[in-house]
Amino acid sequence: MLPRTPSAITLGPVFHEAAQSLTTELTKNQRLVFAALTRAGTPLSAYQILDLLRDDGFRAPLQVYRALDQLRGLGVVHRLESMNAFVACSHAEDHAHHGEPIGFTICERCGTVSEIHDADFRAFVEGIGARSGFRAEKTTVEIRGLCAECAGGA
Amino acid sequence: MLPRTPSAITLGPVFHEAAQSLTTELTKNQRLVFAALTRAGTPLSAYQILDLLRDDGFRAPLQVYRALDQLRGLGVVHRLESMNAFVACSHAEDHAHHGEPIGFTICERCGTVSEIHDADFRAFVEGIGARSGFRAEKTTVEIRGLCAECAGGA
DNA sequence: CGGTAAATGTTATATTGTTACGTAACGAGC
DNA sequence: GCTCGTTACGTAACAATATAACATTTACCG
Repeated sequence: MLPRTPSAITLGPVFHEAAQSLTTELTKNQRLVFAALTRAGTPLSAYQILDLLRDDGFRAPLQVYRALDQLRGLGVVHRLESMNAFVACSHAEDHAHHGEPIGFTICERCGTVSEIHDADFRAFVEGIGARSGFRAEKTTVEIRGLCAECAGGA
Repeated sequence: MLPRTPSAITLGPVFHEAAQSLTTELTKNQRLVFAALTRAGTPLSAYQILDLLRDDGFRAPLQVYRALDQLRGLGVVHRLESMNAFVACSHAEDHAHHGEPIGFTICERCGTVSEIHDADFRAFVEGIGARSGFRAEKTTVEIRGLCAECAGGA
Protein backbone atom coordinates (compact mmCIF):
# COMPACT_ATOMS: atom_id res chain seq x y z
CA MET A 1 0.00 0.00 0.00
CA LEU A 2 2.91 2.30 0.62
CA PRO A 3 3.85 4.30 -2.39
CA ARG A 4 7.07 3.62 -4.09
CA THR A 5 10.06 4.84 -2.16
CA PRO A 6 13.68 4.70 -3.15
CA SER A 7 15.13 1.59 -1.64
CA ALA A 8 18.60 3.03 -1.50
CA ILE A 9 18.01 5.67 1.09
CA THR A 10 15.04 4.60 3.12
CA LEU A 11 15.73 5.11 6.79
CA GLY A 12 13.61 3.75 9.56
CA PRO A 13 9.87 3.37 9.92
CA VAL A 14 7.62 6.04 8.55
CA PHE A 15 5.96 7.98 11.33
CA HIS A 16 3.64 10.15 9.35
CA GLU A 17 3.58 11.08 5.74
CA ALA A 18 4.27 14.71 6.37
CA ALA A 19 6.81 13.97 9.06
CA GLN A 20 9.12 12.16 6.73
CA SER A 21 12.66 13.30 6.72
CA LEU A 22 12.69 14.94 3.37
CA THR A 23 15.38 14.16 0.86
CA THR A 24 15.22 10.59 2.09
CA GLU A 25 11.69 9.50 1.45
CA LEU A 26 11.28 11.10 -1.92
CA THR A 27 11.62 9.31 -5.20
CA LYS A 28 14.49 10.13 -7.48
CA ASN A 29 12.61 12.61 -9.64
CA GLN A 30 11.02 14.24 -6.64
CA ARG A 31 14.39 14.65 -4.97
CA LEU A 32 15.89 16.15 -8.10
CA VAL A 33 13.11 18.68 -8.50
CA PHE A 34 13.10 19.58 -4.84
CA ALA A 35 16.86 19.95 -4.82
CA ALA A 36 16.74 22.23 -7.85
CA LEU A 37 14.19 24.47 -6.16
CA THR A 38 16.09 24.49 -2.90
CA ARG A 39 19.39 25.34 -4.55
CA ALA A 40 17.78 28.16 -6.52
CA GLY A 41 16.30 29.72 -3.40
CA THR A 42 13.93 31.69 -5.64
CA PRO A 43 10.91 30.65 -7.69
CA LEU A 44 11.48 28.62 -10.82
CA SER A 45 9.11 27.85 -13.64
CA ALA A 46 8.49 24.24 -14.54
CA TYR A 47 10.47 24.68 -17.73
CA GLN A 48 13.40 26.24 -15.91
CA ILE A 49 13.45 23.19 -13.69
CA LEU A 50 13.29 20.99 -16.75
CA ASP A 51 16.33 22.71 -18.23
CA LEU A 52 18.24 22.40 -14.96
CA LEU A 53 17.57 18.68 -14.88
CA ARG A 54 18.33 17.77 -18.50
CA ASP A 55 21.65 16.32 -17.43
CA ASP A 56 19.86 14.17 -14.91
CA GLY A 57 17.76 12.57 -17.58
CA PHE A 58 14.70 14.82 -17.63
CA ARG A 59 13.33 15.19 -21.13
CA ALA A 60 9.67 16.21 -20.89
CA PRO A 61 7.63 18.74 -18.90
CA LEU A 62 5.44 16.04 -17.50
CA GLN A 63 8.28 14.65 -15.47
CA VAL A 64 8.60 18.00 -13.75
CA TYR A 65 4.90 18.56 -13.29
CA ARG A 66 4.39 15.14 -11.80
CA ALA A 67 7.14 15.62 -9.25
CA LEU A 68 5.82 19.08 -8.45
CA ASP A 69 2.35 17.67 -7.86
CA GLN A 70 3.72 15.22 -5.32
CA LEU A 71 5.86 17.82 -3.60
CA ARG A 72 2.93 20.21 -3.40
CA GLY A 73 0.84 17.47 -1.93
CA LEU A 74 3.47 17.01 0.75
CA GLY A 75 3.39 20.74 1.38
CA VAL A 76 7.07 21.25 0.72
CA VAL A 77 6.64 23.13 -2.54
CA HIS A 78 4.23 25.94 -3.29
CA ARG A 79 2.93 27.30 -6.52
CA LEU A 80 2.97 31.04 -7.10
CA GLU A 81 -0.05 31.69 -9.26
CA SER A 82 0.94 35.20 -10.16
CA MET A 83 4.19 33.99 -11.69
CA ASN A 84 3.40 30.51 -12.95
CA ALA A 85 6.33 29.41 -10.86
CA PHE A 86 7.15 27.14 -7.96
CA VAL A 87 9.17 27.62 -4.81
CA ALA A 88 10.51 25.35 -2.10
CA CYS A 89 8.71 25.83 1.18
CA SER A 90 10.85 27.59 3.71
CA HIS A 91 9.60 25.26 6.43
CA ALA A 92 10.03 22.10 4.48
CA GLU A 93 11.78 20.50 7.43
CA ASP A 94 9.28 21.10 10.16
CA HIS A 95 6.32 20.59 7.83
CA ALA A 96 4.18 22.34 10.39
CA HIS A 97 1.56 23.69 8.04
CA HIS A 98 -0.03 21.35 5.64
CA GLY A 99 -3.19 22.34 3.91
CA GLU A 100 -3.43 25.60 5.73
CA PRO A 101 -3.63 28.83 3.80
CA ILE A 102 -0.34 30.55 3.19
CA GLY A 103 0.46 33.95 1.82
CA PHE A 104 3.61 35.09 0.10
CA THR A 105 5.58 38.25 -0.31
CA ILE A 106 7.64 38.22 -3.46
CA CYS A 107 10.42 40.72 -4.00
CA GLU A 108 10.54 41.71 -7.63
CA ARG A 109 14.16 42.78 -7.37
CA CYS A 110 15.97 39.99 -5.53
CA GLY A 111 13.37 37.28 -6.00
CA THR A 112 13.13 36.42 -2.34
CA VAL A 113 9.89 34.80 -1.34
CA SER A 114 8.70 34.92 2.26
CA GLU A 115 5.75 33.04 3.62
CA ILE A 116 2.97 34.52 5.67
CA HIS A 117 1.01 32.41 8.08
CA ASP A 118 0.86 34.48 11.16
CA ALA A 119 -2.16 35.14 13.33
CA ASP A 120 -3.15 38.27 11.44
CA PHE A 121 -3.17 36.38 8.21
CA ARG A 122 -5.32 33.59 9.57
CA ALA A 123 -7.65 36.12 11.11
CA PHE A 124 -7.98 37.88 7.80
CA VAL A 125 -8.82 34.71 5.90
CA GLU A 126 -11.26 33.55 8.54
CA GLY A 127 -12.84 36.98 8.72
CA ILE A 128 -13.83 36.80 5.09
CA GLY A 129 -15.75 33.64 5.66
CA ALA A 130 -17.29 34.89 8.84
CA ARG A 131 -18.73 38.03 7.29
CA SER A 132 -19.90 36.81 3.94
CA GLY A 133 -20.62 33.17 4.56
CA PHE A 134 -18.05 32.22 1.99
CA ARG A 135 -16.44 28.87 2.66
CA ALA A 136 -12.82 29.13 1.62
CA GLU A 137 -11.25 26.02 0.12
CA LYS A 138 -8.09 27.43 -1.29
CA THR A 139 -6.48 30.80 -0.82
CA THR A 140 -4.07 32.57 -3.09
CA VAL A 141 -2.37 35.53 -1.44
CA GLU A 142 0.66 36.87 -3.24
CA ILE A 143 2.01 40.33 -2.56
CA ARG A 144 4.61 41.57 -4.96
CA GLY A 145 6.86 44.51 -4.41
CA LEU A 146 10.20 45.22 -2.80
CA CYS A 147 11.53 43.55 0.31
CA ALA A 148 12.91 45.70 3.10
CA GLU A 149 16.47 45.37 1.92
CA CYS A 150 15.80 46.10 -1.72
CA ALA A 151 13.46 48.98 -0.88
CA GLY A 152 15.91 50.55 1.51
CA GLY A 153 19.22 50.02 -0.22
CA ALA A 154 18.11 50.88 -3.72
CA MET B 1 -2.69 63.87 -27.68
CA LEU B 2 -6.04 62.35 -26.86
CA PRO B 3 -6.14 58.68 -27.58
CA ARG B 4 -8.27 57.46 -30.32
CA THR B 5 -11.91 57.33 -29.37
CA PRO B 6 -14.77 56.00 -31.38
CA SER B 7 -16.09 58.95 -33.34
CA ALA B 8 -19.57 57.53 -33.57
CA ILE B 9 -20.49 57.52 -29.92
CA THR B 10 -18.47 60.15 -28.16
CA LEU B 11 -20.66 62.18 -25.88
CA GLY B 12 -19.61 65.37 -24.21
CA PRO B 13 -16.29 66.52 -22.79
CA VAL B 14 -14.12 64.10 -20.93
CA PHE B 15 -13.93 64.93 -17.24
CA HIS B 16 -11.38 62.45 -16.05
CA GLU B 17 -10.08 59.29 -17.53
CA ALA B 18 -11.46 57.09 -14.81
CA ALA B 19 -14.69 59.04 -14.63
CA GLN B 20 -15.67 58.32 -18.17
CA SER B 21 -19.07 56.99 -18.72
CA LEU B 22 -18.16 53.50 -19.72
CA THR B 23 -19.54 51.99 -22.87
CA THR B 24 -19.32 55.40 -24.43
CA GLU B 25 -15.65 56.30 -24.26
CA LEU B 26 -14.31 52.90 -25.12
CA THR B 27 -13.11 51.91 -28.54
CA LYS B 28 -15.03 49.36 -30.49
CA ASN B 29 -12.88 46.42 -29.47
CA GLN B 30 -12.81 47.50 -25.88
CA ARG B 31 -16.57 47.80 -25.81
CA LEU B 32 -16.99 44.37 -27.33
CA VAL B 33 -14.67 42.73 -24.83
CA PHE B 34 -16.19 44.57 -21.90
CA ALA B 35 -19.69 43.70 -23.04
CA ALA B 36 -18.77 40.04 -23.36
CA LEU B 37 -17.43 39.99 -19.82
CA THR B 38 -20.41 41.87 -18.47
CA ARG B 39 -22.92 39.60 -20.16
CA ALA B 40 -21.12 36.51 -18.89
CA GLY B 41 -21.17 37.75 -15.31
CA THR B 42 -18.50 35.19 -14.50
CA PRO B 43 -14.81 35.02 -15.36
CA LEU B 44 -13.84 34.26 -18.94
CA SER B 45 -10.50 33.28 -20.35
CA ALA B 46 -9.05 35.37 -23.14
CA TYR B 47 -9.71 32.58 -25.58
CA GLN B 48 -13.30 32.22 -24.49
CA ILE B 49 -13.71 35.91 -25.17
CA LEU B 50 -12.09 35.46 -28.54
CA ASP B 51 -14.56 32.75 -29.45
CA LEU B 52 -17.49 34.87 -28.32
CA LEU B 53 -16.34 37.70 -30.54
CA ARG B 54 -15.54 35.81 -33.72
CA ASP B 55 -18.74 37.02 -35.29
CA ASP B 56 -17.74 40.56 -34.46
CA GLY B 57 -14.55 40.23 -36.42
CA PHE B 58 -12.12 39.06 -33.77
CA ARG B 59 -9.60 36.64 -35.22
CA ALA B 60 -6.51 36.62 -33.01
CA PRO B 61 -5.75 36.55 -29.27
CA LEU B 62 -3.89 39.80 -29.45
CA GLN B 63 -7.07 41.68 -30.17
CA VAL B 64 -8.48 40.39 -26.92
CA TYR B 65 -5.36 40.92 -24.86
CA ARG B 66 -4.94 44.49 -26.03
CA ALA B 67 -8.48 45.38 -25.14
CA LEU B 68 -8.11 43.64 -21.80
CA ASP B 69 -4.95 45.62 -21.07
CA GLN B 70 -6.76 48.87 -21.63
CA LEU B 71 -9.76 47.84 -19.60
CA ARG B 72 -7.54 46.71 -16.76
CA GLY B 73 -5.74 50.02 -16.89
CA LEU B 74 -9.09 51.74 -16.50
CA GLY B 75 -9.81 49.52 -13.54
CA VAL B 76 -13.02 48.12 -15.00
CA VAL B 77 -11.69 44.62 -15.61
CA HIS B 78 -9.63 42.47 -13.31
CA ARG B 79 -7.45 39.50 -13.95
CA LEU B 80 -7.84 36.42 -11.79
CA GLU B 81 -4.36 34.96 -11.61
CA SER B 82 -5.46 31.70 -10.13
CA MET B 83 -7.70 30.99 -13.11
CA ASN B 84 -5.98 32.73 -15.99
CA ALA B 85 -9.26 34.50 -16.51
CA PHE B 86 -10.76 37.96 -16.52
CA VAL B 87 -13.84 39.43 -14.96
CA ALA B 88 -15.73 42.71 -15.28
CA CYS B 89 -15.36 44.86 -12.23
CA SER B 90 -18.52 44.97 -10.18
CA HIS B 91 -18.00 48.68 -9.57
CA ALA B 92 -17.22 49.56 -13.13
CA GLU B 93 -19.65 52.44 -12.97
CA ASP B 94 -18.45 54.26 -9.90
CA HIS B 95 -14.80 53.51 -10.66
CA ALA B 96 -13.98 54.38 -7.07
CA HIS B 97 -10.96 52.16 -6.66
CA HIS B 98 -8.24 52.48 -9.18
CA GLY B 99 -4.84 51.08 -8.41
CA GLU B 100 -5.83 49.99 -4.97
CA PRO B 101 -5.44 46.41 -3.92
CA ILE B 102 -8.50 44.26 -4.36
CA GLY B 103 -9.25 40.77 -3.25
CA PHE B 104 -11.69 38.30 -4.72
CA THR B 105 -13.82 35.46 -3.56
CA ILE B 106 -14.55 33.01 -6.34
CA CYS B 107 -17.28 30.43 -6.01
CA GLU B 108 -16.20 27.23 -7.68
CA ARG B 109 -19.76 26.08 -8.09
CA CYS B 110 -21.68 29.04 -9.49
CA GLY B 111 -18.72 31.07 -10.70
CA THR B 112 -19.72 34.21 -8.87
CA VAL B 113 -16.86 36.57 -8.14
CA SER B 114 -17.12 39.10 -5.33
CA GLU B 115 -14.64 41.83 -4.66
CA ILE B 116 -13.04 42.59 -1.33
CA HIS B 117 -11.81 46.04 -0.52
CA ASP B 118 -13.11 46.68 2.91
CA ALA B 119 -11.23 48.14 5.84
CA ASP B 120 -10.11 44.78 7.15
CA PHE B 121 -8.60 43.94 3.82
CA ARG B 122 -6.69 47.20 3.59
CA ALA B 123 -5.52 46.80 7.15
CA PHE B 124 -4.27 43.35 6.38
CA VAL B 125 -2.29 44.47 3.35
CA GLU B 126 -0.86 47.46 5.14
CA GLY B 127 -0.02 45.38 8.16
CA ILE B 128 2.26 43.20 6.11
CA GLY B 129 4.31 46.17 5.06
CA ALA B 130 4.34 47.64 8.52
CA ARG B 131 5.74 44.53 10.15
CA SER B 132 8.24 43.32 7.61
CA GLY B 133 9.22 46.47 5.80
CA PHE B 134 7.93 45.00 2.57
CA ARG B 135 6.72 47.62 0.14
CA ALA B 136 3.74 46.15 -1.68
CA GLU B 137 3.32 47.12 -5.31
CA LYS B 138 0.72 44.66 -6.44
CA THR B 139 -1.45 42.30 -4.49
CA THR B 140 -3.08 39.12 -5.65
CA VAL B 141 -5.70 37.87 -3.22
CA GLU B 142 -8.03 35.22 -4.54
CA ILE B 143 -10.04 32.99 -2.27
CA ARG B 144 -11.73 30.08 -3.91
CA GLY B 145 -14.42 27.98 -2.38
CA LEU B 146 -18.19 28.05 -2.08
CA CYS B 147 -20.29 31.15 -1.71
CA ALA B 148 -22.92 31.31 1.00
CA GLU B 149 -25.71 30.18 -1.30
CA CYS B 150 -23.84 27.29 -2.84
CA ALA B 151 -22.44 26.17 0.50
CA GLY B 152 -25.83 26.24 2.16
CA GLY B 153 -28.00 24.77 -0.54
CA ALA B 154 -25.71 21.98 -1.65
C1' DC C 1 6.82 -15.69 -7.55
C1' DG C 2 2.77 -12.88 -9.09
C1' DG C 3 -0.48 -8.97 -8.37
C1' DT C 4 -1.10 -4.24 -7.59
C1' DA C 5 -0.23 0.50 -7.16
C1' DA C 6 2.80 4.02 -7.98
C1' DA C 7 6.26 6.15 -10.60
C1' DT C 8 8.39 6.77 -14.92
C1' DG C 9 9.28 7.69 -20.08
C1' DT C 10 7.76 9.41 -24.45
C1' DT C 11 4.95 11.56 -27.95
C1' DA C 12 1.58 14.49 -29.03
C1' DT C 13 -1.56 18.09 -28.06
C1' DA C 14 -4.04 21.79 -25.57
C1' DT C 15 -3.97 26.20 -23.46
C1' DT C 16 -2.19 30.66 -22.53
C1' DG C 17 0.44 34.62 -23.81
C1' DT C 18 3.93 37.47 -26.59
C1' DT C 19 6.87 39.31 -30.50
C1' DA C 20 7.18 41.28 -34.67
C1' DC C 21 5.55 43.68 -38.31
C1' DG C 22 2.62 46.49 -40.92
C1' DT C 23 -1.70 49.45 -41.52
C1' DA C 24 -5.18 52.90 -40.32
C1' DA C 25 -7.23 56.66 -37.64
C1' DC C 26 -6.82 60.79 -35.17
C1' DG C 27 -5.10 65.25 -33.23
C1' DA C 28 -1.36 68.76 -33.09
C1' DG C 29 1.19 71.95 -35.26
C1' DC C 30 3.19 74.17 -39.18
C1' DG D 1 -3.51 71.12 -46.80
C1' DC D 2 0.52 68.43 -44.94
C1' DT D 3 3.66 65.76 -42.05
C1' DC D 4 4.50 63.99 -37.44
C1' DG D 5 3.64 61.56 -33.21
C1' DT D 6 0.53 58.69 -30.83
C1' DT D 7 -2.89 55.25 -30.36
C1' DA D 8 -5.55 51.55 -32.07
C1' DC D 9 -6.07 47.73 -35.15
C1' DG D 10 -5.01 43.19 -38.00
C1' DT D 11 -2.38 39.16 -38.83
C1' DA D 12 1.07 35.60 -38.61
C1' DA D 13 4.35 33.41 -36.20
C1' DC D 14 6.11 32.05 -32.08
C1' DA D 15 7.09 31.25 -27.00
C1' DA D 16 5.63 29.64 -22.58
C1' DT D 17 2.78 26.87 -19.74
C1' DA D 18 0.22 22.64 -18.94
C1' DT D 19 -2.17 18.19 -19.87
C1' DA D 20 -3.72 13.73 -22.38
C1' DA D 21 -2.82 9.27 -23.74
C1' DC D 22 -0.32 5.18 -23.63
C1' DA D 23 3.26 1.98 -22.73
C1' DT D 24 6.81 0.55 -19.46
C1' DT D 25 9.27 0.02 -15.21
C1' DT D 26 9.82 -0.16 -10.28
C1' DA D 27 8.79 -1.16 -5.60
C1' DC D 28 6.10 -3.29 -2.29
C1' DC D 29 3.44 -7.04 -0.35
C1' DG D 30 1.06 -11.24 0.15
